[in-house]
Amino acid sequence: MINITLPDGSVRQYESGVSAMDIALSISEGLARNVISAKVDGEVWDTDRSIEKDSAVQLLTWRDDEGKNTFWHSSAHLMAEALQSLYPGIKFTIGPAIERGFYYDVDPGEHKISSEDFKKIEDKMLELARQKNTFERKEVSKAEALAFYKGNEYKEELINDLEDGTITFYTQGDFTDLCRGPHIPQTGIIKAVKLMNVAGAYWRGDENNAQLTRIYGVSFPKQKELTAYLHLLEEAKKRDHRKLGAELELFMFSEKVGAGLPIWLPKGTALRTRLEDFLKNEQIKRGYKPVITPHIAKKELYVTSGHYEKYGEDSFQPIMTPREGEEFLLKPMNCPHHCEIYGHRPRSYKELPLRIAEFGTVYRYEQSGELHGLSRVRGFTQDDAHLFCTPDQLKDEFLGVLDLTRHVLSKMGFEDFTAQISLRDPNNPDKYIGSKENWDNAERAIIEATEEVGLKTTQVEGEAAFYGPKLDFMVRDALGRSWQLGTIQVDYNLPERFELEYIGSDNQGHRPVMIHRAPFGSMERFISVLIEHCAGKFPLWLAPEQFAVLPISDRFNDYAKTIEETLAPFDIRGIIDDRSEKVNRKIRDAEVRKIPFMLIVGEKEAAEGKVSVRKQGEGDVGVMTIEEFKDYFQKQL
RNA sequence: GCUGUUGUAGCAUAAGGGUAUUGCACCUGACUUGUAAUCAGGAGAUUGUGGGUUCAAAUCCCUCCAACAGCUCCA
Repeated sequence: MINITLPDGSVRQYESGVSAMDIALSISEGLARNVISAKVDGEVWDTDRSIEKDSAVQLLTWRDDEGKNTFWHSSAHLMAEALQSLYPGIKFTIGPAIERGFYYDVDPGEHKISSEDFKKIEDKMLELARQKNTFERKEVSKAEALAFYKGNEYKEELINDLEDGTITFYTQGDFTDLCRGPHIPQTGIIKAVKLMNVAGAYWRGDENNAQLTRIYGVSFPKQKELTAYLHLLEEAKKRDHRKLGAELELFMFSEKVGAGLPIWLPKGTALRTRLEDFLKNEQIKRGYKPVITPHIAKKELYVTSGHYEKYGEDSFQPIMTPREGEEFLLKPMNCPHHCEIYGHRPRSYKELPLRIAEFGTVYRYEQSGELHGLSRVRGFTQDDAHLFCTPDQLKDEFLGVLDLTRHVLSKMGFEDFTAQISLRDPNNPDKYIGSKENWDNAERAIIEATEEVGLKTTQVEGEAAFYGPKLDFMVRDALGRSWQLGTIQVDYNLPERFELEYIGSDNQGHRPVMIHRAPFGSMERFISVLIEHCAGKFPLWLAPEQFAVLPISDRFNDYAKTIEETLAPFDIRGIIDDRSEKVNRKIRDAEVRKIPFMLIVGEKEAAEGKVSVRKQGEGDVGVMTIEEFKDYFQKQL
């Protein structure tokens, strides 16, 4: 008998050789139906694999990420099986599960696979799934494996990189694949499949290699889940900030101005300015000092900072002065300028922490294929600040930034956030600048600070920059998608390079620690997420146009004007739709433009000094005086 | 940057060798309107750019630019 420890800590005894499926069956039939794979001592296994010794076992279902992973990986095999029967001679390479579904890279030979073939492939997959084939695991020798894949240079290459004795094949139905596993109990649990798109991909991601056809798909254990997923995609498409940005006239791009250089239109500027002012005020309350620095700087600045050496070639190239031939660079970041501000006179420890803030516009040469709406651009404005402090102050500064970021994001309607903490790679200590003590201190400060404020975090070793550990905020939007926004980074490098110092109470010079931080990340990226999060229906305080006065006929245009003038001093902004149109029409247009309040005015309202209020998306909320509307409005801010 | 797809009026679309369709938006006129699109008329396009093939190119070929989907990259 062996002891099996379950996740709840309970220990059960089973015969040696028991499988995860046996364990599931011993618990409940429902669980057995839903189990996909199992984690055995930290490793994900097939459900029919024999467990020979005392182990910790976690049964994985569709609810677990690892369960989904197994499910999708098996789906990739199922797709391959379908492809094999539809396209004889097709060569398979790799077919992993991804965040949302799976793909398989194939060399289709003389066949051509396009999205028009999806239906056919999906049908075949479902047909094969209904056969409820099991996945048979088989250990093979390297020689056998190579013999099996004779003529498939991709698999041969993969096999040659593997160690003899560790190679396994999996077979379901007529399809056998080189695979580490694990797999689902049988294909029948795949109830719904949808191929998403085809794309070219190079063998091993190298453009010098052969181009393969990559087919992306998703699959689900229930048809209903597929339907829900497709709805989500549709909703995401509707909310696409590129589409809404154009429709709501927030921003534009111009081929003449250049790719990746967003142009903010009046309404987008109104929105963005509100956001910036809000954050600026919060920062001033928290002791930040706003500064303004130029958009270009001499190349030497970036030679000092080290950025030129690291990124110079991949940046916009220098701008030259006509006479002297001096070289200037468009600034790719604000920190070197802020280091100059810190260093322009001697600093006392009494001045620290010094928090220098700037909405600094920076320019980076992003690869053309990487540009995407507002989320990936070549010119953008960071809500940047650099905090210079003593090592002892690091944790308090972190707490302050965490508090600010959470405050700011929740004001925007983002309530669900987590953070990723990037730490050193313990196996590679030489990669990093700064003393071990400083790193230990900084990493501890980040971890403790996040624990103190109760922020959910994941820690990833080896993801830290060479100059310091960092924390990245992830927010979950209304559609459940995660976005990386703000960031906090500790930097030991720049203070060193700029030889920054402060005089301590011991009258000695000391090196300050620098923290880069940006709660939004960049205005562009943040606003792209915000647009999609709220589907263009911005929180009232941010809406570029908060109300539209809709006169019933042009006899009431003058009255409409007095409404606008009455509200303006209270910082309630809006427009008057004085076109010679029917109210129905004006309402529709205001609804489509997502204007939060419609104030309909006609004979009665004009006579009584009132407005008939309609709320966007909700409808009529009643008649009130202008004064009452003002209060009603302000209550909703 | 690489691979593929696409580029027709402000937006969305039709025409796949014979100088361009329709709807919305826009302008003009009529209507003076009560909670999601009033009616009629008008104007707007050297079909992304430059070149080539052809008697003739939105349409076929090439260059460049841009967008989209992947890949690669990201201070």
